[in-house]
Amino acid sequence: MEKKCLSRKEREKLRQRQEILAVALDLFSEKGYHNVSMCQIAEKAEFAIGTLYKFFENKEDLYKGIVLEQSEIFHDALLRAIEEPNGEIEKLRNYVRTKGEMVRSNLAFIRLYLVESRGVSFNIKAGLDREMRKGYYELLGKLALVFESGIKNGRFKNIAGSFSLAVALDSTANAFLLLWLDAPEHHPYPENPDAILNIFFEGLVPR
Amino acid sequence: MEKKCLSRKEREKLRQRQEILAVALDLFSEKGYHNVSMCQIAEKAEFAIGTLYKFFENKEDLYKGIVLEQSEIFHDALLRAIEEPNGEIEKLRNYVRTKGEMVRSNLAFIRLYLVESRGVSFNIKAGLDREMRKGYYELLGKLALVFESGIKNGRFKNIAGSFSLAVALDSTANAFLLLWLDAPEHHPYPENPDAILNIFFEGLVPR
Amino acid sequence: MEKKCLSRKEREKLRQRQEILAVALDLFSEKGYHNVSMCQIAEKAEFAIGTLYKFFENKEDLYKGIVLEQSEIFHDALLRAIEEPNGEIEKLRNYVRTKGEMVRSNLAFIRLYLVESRGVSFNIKAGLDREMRKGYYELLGKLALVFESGIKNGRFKNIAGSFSLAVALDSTANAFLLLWLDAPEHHPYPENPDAILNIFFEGLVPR
Amino acid sequence: MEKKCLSRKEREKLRQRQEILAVALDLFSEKGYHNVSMCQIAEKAEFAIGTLYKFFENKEDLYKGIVLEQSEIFHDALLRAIEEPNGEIEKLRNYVRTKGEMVRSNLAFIRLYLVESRGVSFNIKAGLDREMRKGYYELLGKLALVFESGIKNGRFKNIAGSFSLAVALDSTANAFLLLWLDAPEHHPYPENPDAILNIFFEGLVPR
DNA sequence: GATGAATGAGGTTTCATTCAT
DNA sequence: AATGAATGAAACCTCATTCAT
Repeated sequence: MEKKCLSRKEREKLRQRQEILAVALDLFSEKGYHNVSMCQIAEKAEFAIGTLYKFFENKEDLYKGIVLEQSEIFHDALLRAIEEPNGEIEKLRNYVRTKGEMVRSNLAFIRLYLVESRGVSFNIKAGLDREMRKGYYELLGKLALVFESGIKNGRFKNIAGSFSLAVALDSTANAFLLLWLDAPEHHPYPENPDAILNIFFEGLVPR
Repeated sequence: MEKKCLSRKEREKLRQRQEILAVALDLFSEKGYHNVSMCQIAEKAEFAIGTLYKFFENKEDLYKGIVLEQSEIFHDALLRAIEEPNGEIEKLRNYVRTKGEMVRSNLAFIRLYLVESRGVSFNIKAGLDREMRKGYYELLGKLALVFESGIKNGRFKNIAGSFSLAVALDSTANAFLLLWLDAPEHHPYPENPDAILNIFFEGLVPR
Repeated sequence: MEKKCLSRKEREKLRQRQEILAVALDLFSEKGYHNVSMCQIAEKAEFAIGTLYKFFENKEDLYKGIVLEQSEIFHDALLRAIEEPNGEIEKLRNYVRTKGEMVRSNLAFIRLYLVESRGVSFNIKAGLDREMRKGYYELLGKLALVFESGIKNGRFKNIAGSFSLAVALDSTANAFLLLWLDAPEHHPYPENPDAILNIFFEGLVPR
Repeated sequence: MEKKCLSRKEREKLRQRQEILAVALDLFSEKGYHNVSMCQIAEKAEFAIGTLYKFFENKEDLYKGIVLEQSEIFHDALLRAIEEPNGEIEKLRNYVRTKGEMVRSNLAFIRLYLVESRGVSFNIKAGLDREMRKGYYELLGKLALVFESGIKNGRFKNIAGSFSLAVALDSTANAFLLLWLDAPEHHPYPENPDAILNIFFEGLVPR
């Protein structure tokens, strides 16, 4: 009779789990893994400390819970962004636009993502990195396919390997997002994705 | 009377400071800020723990010491890279090449740099970020000037703001470096900077 | 109207109480008081944790429940062992034999018994010790009576106080049981009680 | 120039270690391993909690430190007791007497010893038991040799295996000590070891 | 000046017990 | 009556920092 056929209790538990994850995401994102204590999370989530340990085996487990859940959401949104539209250019446009939207609507997570999606986290004893980056490479792969198909059907020139193009586009979008994160009023993330895409579409060097 | 006119004692102290910084860089880079204790640093540097506190007020100060010193070196090298050659294209080429060299010759630091140069560090209670990023923005500014002058003198097309171009180039170079760091044999950083530059020089969309 | 006249509910409750005690005995004996949690007991007994607290005020109470119940069984068996047969020697023989049987058939409890029957338990905040040891001293007293009667009717020589003789016999039997517990194949508990009794019956020093 | 050629510092450290061990022995003996916190030990020893961890890796290590050190003292004293005198009977007499003295002069430890020398400790994750019991079995072995030599030269009758005799004597002495521990005024440990030895020397059964 | 022993606040985690359902 | 989710006190242990030598 319910949407997901979960008992009231199960739904309640899930809600609590989400509540903890949300609070922890906020705190981790603001202060970093090592500067947030389980006590602080418990307090802010208005649970007893012991209750946290009913949901997550330990602090690391809680952290992984956040990062994996959120990055899945993040990656999925981007994957859909390049699947839905027809036309390679429109796919890329959608990718850049969606990335901006995701970041803007999920500021807290994006900071963790940037730490974890690169090889620069020492917070967690490995394993997380691998799992998370696997998803990231998959995404890059899919993005590369867009370039590849664009090259094949003549819409794009073959100026570099498709994977390199994917890396260049993604990292450039990230860089603009970082600028925006740093000083939103000074470096607005372009509403119009073309501002970024044009850098790649038009050649710098005149011919 | 200035640069080299330090008493023997002063020179000795400076040498010791460098020794500590070097050891700490190694450890921080390998394990991360929170997983390295002052004791470990003291031990590996063969100083007494108290001695560390003669050179640095506290652990955070030591960390900042490393990051600021190293990022200055890093930025200076890149600044020189775009000052020395004549011709905008050669400057960009030199920038990308130098960045690759710096990373390859200073792997330990680069991991810290990547953490700190972005808004994603929680290791340190702010302040460091600002100081470090100031240098980074200066560098981006100088790089933008190269694009600007290139546009002015007709070598480049005005496809985007010069600062945006600087951001795009730098972040793309970084992204390739990250790939290389992650799996050197699978993603070699291009020996030839043109592999990266071409992405920007040649337009993706044929005309 | 007394012994067996319990309502179905009362009988059911008693059965549940026994079930809990049995499970707890197993766990305590295997891991020790402090390494067993109430949760583990509840889980293994297939009761809710709250139900345990319906039967026993707290963990300590549950532990006492086990020890008192089991040691009563233990003592009763030994008391019967020296009451049933005729003849002092046969009583002693039966005592040693029964002790061995009890231990072998109730390994789980014996470990707890050894802890608690001596002054060496810190598991429980006193009180248990007293109650348990009262039964032990009663047993020793009864055993002493066997020696006393044997001495009176000339079957035994008066080589030591009857209580001392009881202590010596009992502790020696215990010691052999401990050896057997430690390494059953290396130190088998003598099938024939005379192996132990002879030590006392025959004098070491020839005359 | 000093007795043991230890620097002042080393002597000081050793003294502190002993101080901690002594305090911990007292507490463990009174309340048991699990009912004593490192904080309590630190407080009673008048050290900071951190200092304890300079001397002992963890709580278990501290506990083992006590038990192993003390049981060595204990076993050594008993070994000397059966080595020094001439004549098997005198050796046994000395063994029983020394055991009484050791217990009386070291009440705190004896409670731990009784727990640990038997298979009944769950306090510590094994290993301790083994190491400690090894010493105990060695002692029993030496005691057995006394019986053996006594049997060989005709001083003792061959009424049981020498190891069994050792076990019987030792456990009987222990039992009397336990009685005394329990109620010193009611069960005085015999000043004269013969009170115990006679039980074995003279046969119970007249001939 | 250099040392490193001592400190103790603060971290993570467990678990006996309660009480609303 | 039975349940088991929630509690939070208290355990162990680490490590940045100080200060007497």
